[in-house]
Amino acid sequence: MVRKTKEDAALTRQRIIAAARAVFLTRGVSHTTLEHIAAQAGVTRGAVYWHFKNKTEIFHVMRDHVFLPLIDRMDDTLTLEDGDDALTQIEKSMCETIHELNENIEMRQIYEIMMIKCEYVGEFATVLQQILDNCSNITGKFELAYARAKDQNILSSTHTPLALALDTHLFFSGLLHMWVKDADGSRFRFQATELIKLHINLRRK
Amino acid sequence: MVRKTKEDAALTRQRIIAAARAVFLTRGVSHTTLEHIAAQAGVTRGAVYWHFKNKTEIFHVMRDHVFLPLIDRMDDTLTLEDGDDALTQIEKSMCETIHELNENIEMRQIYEIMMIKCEYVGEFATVLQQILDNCSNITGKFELAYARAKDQNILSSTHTPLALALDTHLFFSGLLHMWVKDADGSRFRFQATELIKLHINLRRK
DNA sequence: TTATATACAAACAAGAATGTATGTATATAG
DNA sequence: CTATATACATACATTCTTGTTTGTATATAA
Repeated sequence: MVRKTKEDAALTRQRIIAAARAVFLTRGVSHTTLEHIAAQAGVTRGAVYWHFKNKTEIFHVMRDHVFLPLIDRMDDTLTLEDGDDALTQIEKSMCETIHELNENIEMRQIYEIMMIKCEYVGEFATVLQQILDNCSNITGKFELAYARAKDQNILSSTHTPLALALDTHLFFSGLLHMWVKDADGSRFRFQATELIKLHINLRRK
Repeated sequence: MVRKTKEDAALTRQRIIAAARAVFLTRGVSHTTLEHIAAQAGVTRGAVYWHFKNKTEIFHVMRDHVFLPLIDRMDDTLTLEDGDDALTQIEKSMCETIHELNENIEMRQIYEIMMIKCEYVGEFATVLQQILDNCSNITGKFELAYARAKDQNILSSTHTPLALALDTHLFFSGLLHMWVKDADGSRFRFQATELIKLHINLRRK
């Protein structure tokens, strides 16, 4: 039996991506073979090569599928006009990401793959640039939010919004890295939200 | 000509390690072949296999050679009894690490390899545990320093030393990651020291 | 209904990479 | 001075991995 229907094919494609995620996680991207992925997906390499050019393409599709929406959501939380004050918005944007990592296995695994199961070399060097660009974007949003906080007169410190934004961004980067590395959850995961609130409280008047 | 003197052999060994570092940096650990390393060192795989069991061993030796001393030095700065107040000690310990990264090419490259050119899978999973342990250690030292700062009455916030220590550690982790990723230096490297001072000033009364 | 493009499986060819085994010239110990 | 261990280079066998090619049953378009 071959030549499935279009829906079947789309499903196969999805299963290959999911299989890749599982194998990347346990073996690392570099040591993952297309044969590994195919076997995990219950197909042969023929199917994999039909749907994707190579391993790199699978990686990028897998990443974009989950990552791009996340960035958008963080943006939204930071810029949306609801009742919260600016500091609360910053706090929420970070807490939401952590919450997402806790609830969404797919996202958690992709984060883990990207942080400690992938080597940013050759074709993957561009991904690094994307990460840096995204960081600049987030920092920019933080800065705007801190500027609003300053206007709202809820800041305890006299530092510039940019300075505060950079510090917050570095804190959050560190938190995400540690969150991922702390697989058993005993060090950071269980108190991630509290650490965020603490970080924000440090700046609240 | 074979069978060099003992000094020659030790030199060969060192050159293999240096070669591995260079190749790891450009190709990533996984995609690095012992042939690559040997060629870069100007020897054959025979020499490599004589000095080391395999690629993993080279990696560990390379890492320990530079990494363990760094950890000790950071410890020292944080616990040493000189004239500085506790907050200045924390600041200095971080600035010194950054300074070391700026000046010491070897260390900078190894940091880069460990952060974005290595997959923590299989045999390398233990390294991840070591990193976590080291983080706990650093956080502990920060906590003690913040406790001293509290005694010295130079803290602006009323948070616990542990909370402050965790926040600082996450900040520093994020900074190191960004420092490494920011290869052209336009985003973080040029202002790393200022970011550290800013972070500390946030807590100084 | 038939022709064709689709969605794979299976087979093939070629190159890497690893580990080991063997060879060998020479420091060095005795 | 000689025997041996050392410090490699070279050769070999084996296993992976990749990319491509070929085969084929069947949706689907016409």
